[in-house]
Amino acid sequence: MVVYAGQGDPRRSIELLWRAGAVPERRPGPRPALSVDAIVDAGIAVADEAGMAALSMRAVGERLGRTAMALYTYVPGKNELVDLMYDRAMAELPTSYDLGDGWRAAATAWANAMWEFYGRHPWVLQVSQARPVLGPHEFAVIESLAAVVVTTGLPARRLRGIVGAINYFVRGAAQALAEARAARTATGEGDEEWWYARSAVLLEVEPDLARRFPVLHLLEGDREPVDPELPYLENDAVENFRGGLEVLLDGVAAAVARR
Amino acid sequence: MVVYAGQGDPRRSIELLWRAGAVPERRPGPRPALSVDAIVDAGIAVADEAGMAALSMRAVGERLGRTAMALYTYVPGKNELVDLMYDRAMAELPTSYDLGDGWRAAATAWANAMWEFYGRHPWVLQVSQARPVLGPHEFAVIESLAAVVVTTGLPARRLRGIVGAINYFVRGAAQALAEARAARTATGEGDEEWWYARSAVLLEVEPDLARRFPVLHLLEGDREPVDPELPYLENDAVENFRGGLEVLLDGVAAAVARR
DNA sequence: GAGGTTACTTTACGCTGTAAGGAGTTGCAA
DNA sequence: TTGCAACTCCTTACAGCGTAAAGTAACCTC
Repeated sequence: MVVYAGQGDPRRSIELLWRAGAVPERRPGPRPALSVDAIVDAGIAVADEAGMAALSMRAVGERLGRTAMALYTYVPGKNELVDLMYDRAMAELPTSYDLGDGWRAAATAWANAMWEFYGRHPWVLQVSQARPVLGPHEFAVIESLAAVVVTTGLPARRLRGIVGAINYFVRGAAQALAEARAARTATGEGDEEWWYARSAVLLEVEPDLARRFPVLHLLEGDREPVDPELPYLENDAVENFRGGLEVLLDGVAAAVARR
Repeated sequence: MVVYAGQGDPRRSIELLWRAGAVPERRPGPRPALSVDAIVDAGIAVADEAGMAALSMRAVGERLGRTAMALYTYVPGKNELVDLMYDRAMAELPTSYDLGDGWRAAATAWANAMWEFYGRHPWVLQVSQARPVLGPHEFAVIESLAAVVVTTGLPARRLRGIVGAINYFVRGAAQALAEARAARTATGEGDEEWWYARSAVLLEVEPDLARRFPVLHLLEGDREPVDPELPYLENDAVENFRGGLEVLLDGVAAAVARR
């Protein structure tokens, strides 16, 4: 299940996203016991602990000792809540990176920070990216990357492509890691058993796998664990992340050298 | 909403994925009027026409003149149906690319084919990628890319990163396009009005936007429409796709040159 | 023809997001 | 001080979801 965000009334959504923590002026009626912030925090807590599939208005309400409907006083609906959770989670990311060792080191630091962030909040990867970037922290995250790559001196057109490529790549690679971890915890089996079970069935159903997909078979070879502590699939994900990032940044370096 | 696939009984799922179109042996009981293939086709039709959110077992059943429960005779559940739809849709992609003009041209052709594919079936982008690759056509798609980049002669470790990076990037860029199109059709407004409405609210709520995010503001400049026929946001997505792909392939070229 | 197997239907359950309306609390104006 | 409007939060309700369970009718094999 992917949660499609950014659908509601845009004015209301944007105001909520950018006015977070604004002073609530005293108004008639009972004193509000909750707040948008508290609800967003509870939502993040639910998603962190039980995953995006477990995030329901009832679950969030229950965590706050309220009913689901109580949330609607603060938040227009679930889509908007997810938007707010998404943006708020990104608040924990750095807003700038040290450029002392050059753009490449800084870009790598950005990618690593994102990688670890997605590892802490894998539910973020289930918020559909097919939507506009709108929250302040989301802006800040992209700005922090843009501020790094702009020091290459490349023209704006190139830079937009580069920012997009790095962003998409890190997100995609992080999804592979999330899957590897989900496989481990969901099935209860150890990581390797799970993998072998899958591939065993695959080989049973299609014994000619290696012949049908020779290049993929070839690429399976030559593996060395990046970190022997990590289970097999996760090691894979880390290796692909690091390797892919190197290639990507090589491309940026090539563009810089050509300038 | 993102549909999380690949959760059910792995044996059953894999058999369905790889045994598609197998001869159904005659057995007691009424002659089956449906088939897995027919159900998957109906599912794809529903998703193509009305989007992933409209894909329900009842909707698919109705399209076939059956109830929702009739589908469960053929398919274990909705997750598995989505898996099958995902893999079947990919059957329409080429399984190999002409290497006559070198790996770079072929890799670009692969990316373009994927780009157009995602444009035809945007619901595919809502199938969570955080899951194992398992279907034959999904395999074939990755194999076709791997077969291209393997001709660079780079070692397997590098190649895995490259295949991942290209794949993630194209998918991410395609999501931006899907969002741009969804914005246009969902709101009913023309594309530009929609965009201006959003950014107007944004500027109203945060007038200092340009000062808070100076680099992003800077990057907004220097735009030339790739195709003046296309609406603003979609032009943007195309430009970022092409530009990002160039950078990525530059990185591959750099690795090749260094070899 | 009997019996077992299968395709498909109906019904039902628990879950979801959220609309509608009501109860009770509070600030402000008369 | 009283009334009213605004407000928070609750209960109830509804339509939709995936799918479990049980029933009916069609068909093959013996």
